[in-house]
Order: sequence, then C-alpha cells, then structure tokens
Amino acid sequence: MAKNRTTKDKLAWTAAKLFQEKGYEGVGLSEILANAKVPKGSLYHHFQKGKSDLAIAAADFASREMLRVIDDAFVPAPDYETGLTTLFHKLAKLFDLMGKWNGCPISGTLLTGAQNAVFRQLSEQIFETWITRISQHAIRLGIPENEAEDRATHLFVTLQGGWTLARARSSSDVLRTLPRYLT
Amino acid sequence: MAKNRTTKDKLAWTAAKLFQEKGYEGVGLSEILANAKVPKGSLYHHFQKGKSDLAIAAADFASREMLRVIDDAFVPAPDYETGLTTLFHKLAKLFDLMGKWNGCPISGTLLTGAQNAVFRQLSEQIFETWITRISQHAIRLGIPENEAEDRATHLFVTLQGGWTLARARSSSDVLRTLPRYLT
DNA sequence: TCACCCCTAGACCGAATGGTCTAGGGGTGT
DNA sequence: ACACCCCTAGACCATTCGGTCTAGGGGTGA
Repeated sequence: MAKNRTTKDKLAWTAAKLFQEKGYEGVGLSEILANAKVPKGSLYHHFQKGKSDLAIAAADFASREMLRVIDDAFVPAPDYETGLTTLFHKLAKLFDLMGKWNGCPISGTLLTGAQNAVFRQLSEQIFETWITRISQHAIRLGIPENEAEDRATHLFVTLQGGWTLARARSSSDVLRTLPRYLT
Repeated sequence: MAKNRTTKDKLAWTAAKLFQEKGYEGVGLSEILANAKVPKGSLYHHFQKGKSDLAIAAADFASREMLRVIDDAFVPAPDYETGLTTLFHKLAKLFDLMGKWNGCPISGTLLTGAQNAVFRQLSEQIFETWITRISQHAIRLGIPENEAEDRATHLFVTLQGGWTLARARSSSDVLRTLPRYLT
C-alpha cells in the first residue's frame, strides 16, 4: 500500500479501501472523511465533483496497485504457468490480509450502484489494461502471440469469479486451487 | 420470470430486479415501493425487518430462477459439455435482455454494502446450491464423481467472472466464448 | 515584514434515507 | 348481517445523505 503523503492521496487511498469493503453506495462521505481525518472542505477542494471524482481517483489508485501485483508475479517467473500460479497465491494472501471481506476494488467502486456511463467505461478500460498487461507477460514468457490475449482473458475471468467465491466463502482456498484450471 | 400474484411476491420480485441493477445500497425503499406500486405499510407487514428481509426474499427468488436456468440447460443435454455450452448461451441471451447492465443477482444483493454476517452466509449457501446442482448434472451426464464438484466449481467461477467482464464491456460476447475454456 | 493565496475547517442546506405508527377498507366465516 | 382481522395506505419521524459556502490558518515569495 502506498502512503498518504498529501491530503489528496490520503483521501483517494481511504476511499479506495472503503469502497472495496462496502461498495460505492455503501460508503458515506462522512465515513471517508472521518477515516481520512480530513474535513469536507478539503475533499471538495481536491475533487470538485465530490464523491464521483473521488471514486475515479480511488479506482485509478487500486488499478495501479493491481498492475504492480501482476508485475511482481510475472517478472521473476520462468514461464507463464509459474507466473500465474504466483499471482493467485499473492492475491490469496492479500485476500486474507484484508479480512476476507473485500471485493474487487474496481467492480466494488465502479460497477456498483446506479447506471453511470462514465464509471462503466472506466471499469472497462481498467480491466482491459490488466488483461493487456497479463497478455504482454504471456508473450514475453513464450506464449504464442495469437493465444496470449485469450489466455489473459481466461485468467482475468477466473480471477474475478474466484475472488467472488472466496468472498462468499470467507476463505482464500479457492484462489489457490484455481491455477490448476489455467495451465 | 415468475408473476406477481400477491403483494408479497410483487415486492420480492421488484426488489430482486432493482437490487440486481443497482446493488442493495443503491436502491431506496421508496424506489422499490414506487416500482411495485405498493405502500410502505404493506412492505413492513410482509417483511418485518424491512429492507434486509426483502433482500433475503429477493435473493431466494433470484436463486430459484437461476436453478431453473441451470436445469433447463442440462436436462436435455446429451453430455456435460453440451449442457454447459447451452447454459452460457442462455445466460448471454438473458444478459442482453436485461439491458447489459445487471450484475449477478446474489452478489449484487447480498455481497454489496456493509459487512453483514447473515447476508454473507446466505450468499455462500446459495452459491453452493448452484455448484451442487451443476455437479449433480455433471455426474448424471457421465463425469466421474470425484471430478464433478471440481468441474462445477470451475464452471461457477468462470461464469461469475465472465458475467462481470461482460458487464464492464457491455457485451455478452465473452459469455459465449467461455465454454471453450471449460471442456 | 507583509501580502498573497492555497488549503483546511466545519457550519449549514434541502433532499432522501430506512423505519414507525395509526386508520380504515374490504374480504371472509358464521 | 355482522363482526372480525388481514392487509393496505400514507403521514410522520429522526437521521444521514451529498453538496455548498464562508472564514481563517499558515507557508511562501518579494
């Protein structure tokens, strides 16, 4: 987790954490403010549109962190399968650390609540970024180019679904068994 | 979709629909009441604990419908692979019908919002019901018993993740390509 | 040292939230 | 025909929601 150097960062970080736990609609501004120990005036100074701008910043924040985890798993890996297995194990550990409750930071923040074209579009863009990144690692690790995108999508889908099941079960075990299906 | 014979059913059905669209926290009581054309007094007569009881009824409702779709796909299938492919195609069609926005009715209703032990537990129970049902079909269609649970879990995870990606992309295409990974 | 301005601080706002409570309409059993 | 009671109906409640606005603290540049 990054640190809260500035007030703006602190807000984005706190919001990301809370949205992931309870979803966009499930968190009130007052709760975010109280957690970040920042007054309302500061929020609206840094994020003119208020809660929705904050959600975008939070999603961006979370996405960058996810990309970091992906890189950490795949960069040192000798092949795609090893990288992927490491990724799932890393995420299982993360899941446990977060109290076995949190959902996907992106769908929890952007795909919850009323239809919002901007949110939906941003979530799509972020997901494609993840898939592309995984795909690049796959190619680098010897997966044929015409297969890589497909493999990456499969991985993403499995991860997304596995996380949901893990959440319902309150157990990260599923996440650790999933690589079996992807090799 | 079942019909709204009684006021109670109408409420559960309307709530299920709305929770699936916007999540538990994203829907107000007043919106449900207006859509169902039912006064508040009736709601609290049929569901003493109010919104949370309504969510439980809605999830139950949605779960039964999902089981029906699963059966519809697998019962006439000659083998597991065919059944599974039919299931994904049926759900893709459903996804399109619902305006390409709705999420999983269970996670949207129960796994959104603040930590709630009852909701979490119910979601787990419902998901396991689905997996068990799929597993039973698998066995009936010739999958070895010691593999069936595993295959069913894999299917569920793929479905759950695929639906999320379909939602972000506003396209049911992914859902149609997923069976490829499951055979 | 002083003026400037970025940012913090929180009081305040109307609207909407989930929930409670009292009345009364209308179908049913006798 | 009457009494009973299930259910509808919606006014009303405190609380919280997201958002606006004015004041002032405090660091920086000249």
